[in-house]
Amino acid sequence: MDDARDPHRRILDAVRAIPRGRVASYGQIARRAGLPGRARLVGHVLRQAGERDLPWHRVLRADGRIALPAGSAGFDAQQRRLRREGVTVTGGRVDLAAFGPGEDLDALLWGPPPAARPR
DNA sequence: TGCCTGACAAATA
DNA sequence: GTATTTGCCAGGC
Repeated sequence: MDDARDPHRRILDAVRAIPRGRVASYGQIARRAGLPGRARLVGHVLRQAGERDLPWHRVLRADGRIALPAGSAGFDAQQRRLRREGVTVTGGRVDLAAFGPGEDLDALLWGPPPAARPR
């Protein structure tokens, strides 16, 4: 069933929905995936998903910092990818005020929540 | 089968 | 501004 779309897949879909040059937090992804509060799930899913066509580098923590340990290969890769997309990364941190979706802008960019969508 | 850890978030001190 | 605590769920041992 459509609803049977594992949360796993929903999360991946939500991550893919992130426009280039823009970033989102785990909580934001989880909420958009229909799993409010399940931010940790997003982390596990991303790690298991690998990369494929998944812009995992656009997923940051709620405070705008990269979740990966500074100095790590993933950290460097994410930081490099973000900069390449035009996202300013300073000290492993991204200014959500500039690249993070505003509340109103969020609705415009991300559209209505999947719950309100007849899918 | 049960406990611990984890690419987290939010609240509190 | 950082440090600590609690809640959530899945995966690993």
